[in-house]
Amino acid sequence: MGILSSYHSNLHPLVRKLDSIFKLTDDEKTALVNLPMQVTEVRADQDVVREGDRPSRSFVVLEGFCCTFKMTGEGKRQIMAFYIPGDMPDLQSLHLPTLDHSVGTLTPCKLGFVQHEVLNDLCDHFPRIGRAFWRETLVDAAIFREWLANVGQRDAYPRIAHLFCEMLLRMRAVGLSDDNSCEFPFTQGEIGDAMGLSNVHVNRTITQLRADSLIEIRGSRLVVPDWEKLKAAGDFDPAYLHLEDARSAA
Amino acid sequence: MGILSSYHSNLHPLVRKLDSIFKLTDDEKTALVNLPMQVTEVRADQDVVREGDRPSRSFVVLEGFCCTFKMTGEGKRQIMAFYIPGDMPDLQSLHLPTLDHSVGTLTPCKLGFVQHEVLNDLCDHFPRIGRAFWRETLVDAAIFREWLANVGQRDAYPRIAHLFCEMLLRMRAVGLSDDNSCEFPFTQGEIGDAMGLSNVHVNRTITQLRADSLIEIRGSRLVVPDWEKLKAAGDFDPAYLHLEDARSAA
DNA sequence: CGTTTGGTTGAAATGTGTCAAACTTTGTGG
DNA sequence: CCACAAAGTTTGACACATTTCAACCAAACG
Repeated sequence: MGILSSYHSNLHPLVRKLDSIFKLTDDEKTALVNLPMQVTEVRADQDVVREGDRPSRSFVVLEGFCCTFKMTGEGKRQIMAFYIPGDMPDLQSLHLPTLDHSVGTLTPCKLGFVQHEVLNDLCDHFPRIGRAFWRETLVDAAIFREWLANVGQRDAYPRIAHLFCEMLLRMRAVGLSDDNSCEFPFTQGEIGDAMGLSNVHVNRTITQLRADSLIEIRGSRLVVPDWEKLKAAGDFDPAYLHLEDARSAA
Repeated sequence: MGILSSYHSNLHPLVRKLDSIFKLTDDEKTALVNLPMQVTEVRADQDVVREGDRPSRSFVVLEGFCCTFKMTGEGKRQIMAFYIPGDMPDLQSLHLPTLDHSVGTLTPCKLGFVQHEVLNDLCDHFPRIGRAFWRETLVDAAIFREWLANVGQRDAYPRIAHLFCEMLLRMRAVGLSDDNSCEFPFTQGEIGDAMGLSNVHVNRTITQLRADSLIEIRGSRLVVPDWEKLKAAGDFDPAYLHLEDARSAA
């Protein structure tokens, strides 16, 4: 442990996130903690940025849950990803100026906005942080691939089980889970928009998952009483999250 | 035009690709053309790398068509992306050591393998090339997002129309299309595995698209007699390919 | 407490999958 | 260059996972 106490890395989701990938030096931590960041509170169900925007900054989710989505010409919504504290949903806009999707809040959120030029300077001065940012976008892409396989090939039951598996592991990876439970504040309609299913069928399927004792929903909390059973039901292999790779990479 | 003639950039798909994003300097072109690359011919339907591999090099598609795919526990195949000359299907392995998907050839291919350390040196010495590589992986991710929306929300008819639109534009972007036609060597089974549909239903849908004069298939060539009609049928907005962004970025 | 939002359930409609067979094209070796 | 095999395409009949529509219920909330 360096001169910066664990207090800081607990406080700052970005430090916590990157530190979980490789051991940050004190210089790197200082740079991250002192990053000029405009912190904003946003209500639930608000658009943060929209398809077609050309933002001059990206943001970190400090608290709460966001999603990226697109609307089709038919007016249907596809949620492409759920984002949790420590994630940067539009980091890509650093190199792809025009956004090809919208980002919205699903719960009340605290967001930290950072100017692109500040991020670019950070990448130049701290190449390992630059590579870590690149890596973040690569893990995002890996998750998109897995969702594509999930939506394209799996029936509703394993598809939704798979989502529960992913969310629990990702929450755990940033220290936001109990051993077998985590916050899960999404509505069944939102799950449906993410998984390519109607809210009605999501309901029937979750009812079945509950009846089979694979999950419990307590308020907005997901409880997984038997991880191995849920994992099997969801045909889930966590490799695509690259959590194991994390420490060996850098 | 610099000291290197257009002959070289036509010869080398990687130069052609990056040069289409931003004007390469002569130094950058020289570095790319002289990249130590092991060129290999591979037959159709061969695995190039497999899920779980930890490759020490990435490869460029020089000729032919590849795809990335995953197999589910049920033995179903999801094709996540089609790759055309100039693409680097496993560039991500530079920073995500363990592959979370396989890459296979769909036609006979000529592939150029480059050691990761060589690529890292290239990125260090030519930061613009480094950013261009990052950008490539971001466009890949953007395509995954669009496919997710396509598979998750659109019926078979617009879904397949959308795929035809994408392939024609991507082929055109690297100079591999006639004005309204391009090579399209995929079988209906492969299209089905990519779009989350059975080969039978792909067949019925393509039959319909042909009957509606939206496309023609001549051997392994796709012909699009009326681009606007196909685009409308596929609910297609090319923004996610970031072709317009290309020249303004860099 | 009434209002809103989200969850639950049933019945009917439908897009897509499965199975099976025939047909067509492509590639190949004699 | 033909003949055959292999691979891919096409078509029909039937099954079924999921959607849609509609109503009702439960919980959250100001």
